[in-house]
Amino acid sequence: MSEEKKSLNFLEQIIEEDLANGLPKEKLRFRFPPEPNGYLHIGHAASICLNFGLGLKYNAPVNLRFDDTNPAKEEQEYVDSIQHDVHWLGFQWDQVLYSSDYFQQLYDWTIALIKEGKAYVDDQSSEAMAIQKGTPTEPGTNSPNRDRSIEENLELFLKMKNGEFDEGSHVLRAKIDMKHTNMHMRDPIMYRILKKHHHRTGNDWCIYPMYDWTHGESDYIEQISHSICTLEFKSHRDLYDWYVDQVFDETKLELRPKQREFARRNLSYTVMSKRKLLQLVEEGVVNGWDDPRMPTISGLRRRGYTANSIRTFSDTAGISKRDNVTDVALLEHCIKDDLNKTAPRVMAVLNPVKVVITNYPKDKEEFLNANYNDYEEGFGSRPVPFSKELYIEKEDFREEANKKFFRLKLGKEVRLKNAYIIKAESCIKDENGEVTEIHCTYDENSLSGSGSEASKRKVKGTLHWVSIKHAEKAEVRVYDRLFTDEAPDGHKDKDFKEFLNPDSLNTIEAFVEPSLKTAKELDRFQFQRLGYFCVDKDTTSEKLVFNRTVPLRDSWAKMDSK
RNA sequence: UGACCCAUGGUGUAAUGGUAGCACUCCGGUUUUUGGUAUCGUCAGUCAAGGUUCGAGUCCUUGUGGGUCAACCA
Repeated sequence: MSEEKKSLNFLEQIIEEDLANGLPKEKLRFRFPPEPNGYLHIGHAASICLNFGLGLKYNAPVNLRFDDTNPAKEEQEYVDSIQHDVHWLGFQWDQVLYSSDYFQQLYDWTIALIKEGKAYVDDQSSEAMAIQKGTPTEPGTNSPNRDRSIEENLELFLKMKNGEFDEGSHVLRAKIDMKHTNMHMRDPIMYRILKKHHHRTGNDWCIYPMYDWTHGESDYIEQISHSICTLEFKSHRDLYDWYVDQVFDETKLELRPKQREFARRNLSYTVMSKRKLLQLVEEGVVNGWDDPRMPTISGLRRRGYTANSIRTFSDTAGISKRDNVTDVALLEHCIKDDLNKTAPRVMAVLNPVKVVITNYPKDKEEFLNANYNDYEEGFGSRPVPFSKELYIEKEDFREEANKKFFRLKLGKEVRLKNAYIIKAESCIKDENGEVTEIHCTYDENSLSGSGSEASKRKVKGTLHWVSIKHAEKAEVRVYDRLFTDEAPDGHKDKDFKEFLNPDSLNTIEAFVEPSLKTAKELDRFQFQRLGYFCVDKDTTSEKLVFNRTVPLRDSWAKMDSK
């Protein structure tokens, strides 16, 4: 077997290099470390696919670790949704862990640090400390509390821990270098007082460790070999390393975790920051985190995206260190490609106009056999009812049209998919000139698949349809892009909401073939000639609701608009 | 007037000093009982200037452009 040689991304290259330099393969371990303060989005999917993908590739464990050091923002609801989303994406973690699992260990290490004179309690206001911190171009100055005695620091920190101080009154700082060119090294805060209930540790603690003090140590405890995060943490790396240095014990555990950074994945025509997504939810611009227009995992799932398509998208888009805006067309391509292979084809009419087949017996009805997929095995078939009165799409009929129009026009023939060839004879219009009824005749020997000479006749154009008498009514939610601009948050002087697309949701009453009556939530279909649709969770036994996942490519619409 | 990171077709990525490739998008042909799919094809790229080298997208220098860093957020 010749295996195609696949090029490695820069992180895989780093791993290969580490392996070549003697890192045993069994030591490889990764983690996905979300803060449970919101819902996961397609950008997180990139990180999930990357970390879990590395786990699969190197047969290494991957932990799901909740970075829960700020009880003010975190909730169990988010923990649950994140676990659900990671699972749904198809990945299996080694362990579910929480940074809060390490609060005691972190505290013990902190005491040791204080005893070494490497940390001190500061009781200045945050404003005073901000001034002393300097700026990126100017060095900072030392805090007047920087040289407190070890005894005093120990005593004050204990009081912090015991709740004897108010929130905001004291912090513990690492004693590093106030003149460091990296702002993060200017005596960063390790602990702050937060008298808040934590979703896991309850009221056990009133001091909480900061991200930097927690993250590298958590990686060290879990023996994560490669701690992969996004680019904005690059400047935290010095601090990450400094903190790991404080506790790293070569004699016990040889593995020293390393942080490496990649560029977050951006998508055109949407926004990705949690803050902005939250704003859309809170202001009612969308209907919740799982609104099918949202770039959240839950939104994409409800929209009809498959886990497979999202994984393919992440793989295809790749990773690097450059800022990027990936064309949403790539995501759409991935779902169309997946659904093309997997979705059964059915018929639904979104904008109906009535067709009467004048030479078809009045009370006759036939159940025609229709394949769920004409070109692939294994999809099976179902009966589709046919009768004298049908619906077709309004835009599939014109009284007159040029020969580029392959659809129904007066005096011309067209095939009804899975049924007969019909010919338009006349039409009835209302007072506005709008066509309300099309009268056709049918060729009774032309039934699809009957094998007759007439059935083999070539007619240009095949239309989908439903029998009026048998059709099910359904609500169809037709989605368009949420924003009209490629990079809605890329304009310095304009708010991203100025670019909201007023037509991002169009709800219509449609008619679908009766076989769809029993469809269940998340069942996915191709509505022939229209697009891919899935059953929404709002569906009840009385009412079917579909979401349009993505339309089919429509080269006629392109041609027609020219 | 700082430190650090980044720069390849319209977009996203590959080429690890040796033929600039792949995918998406766009455009066109063929096939088609979905104007879908499939299939074939076209257009299109190494930020700039120097340097090293037989040879530079890749290494060096200097520019230019973009990004990140001054939360008791992560």
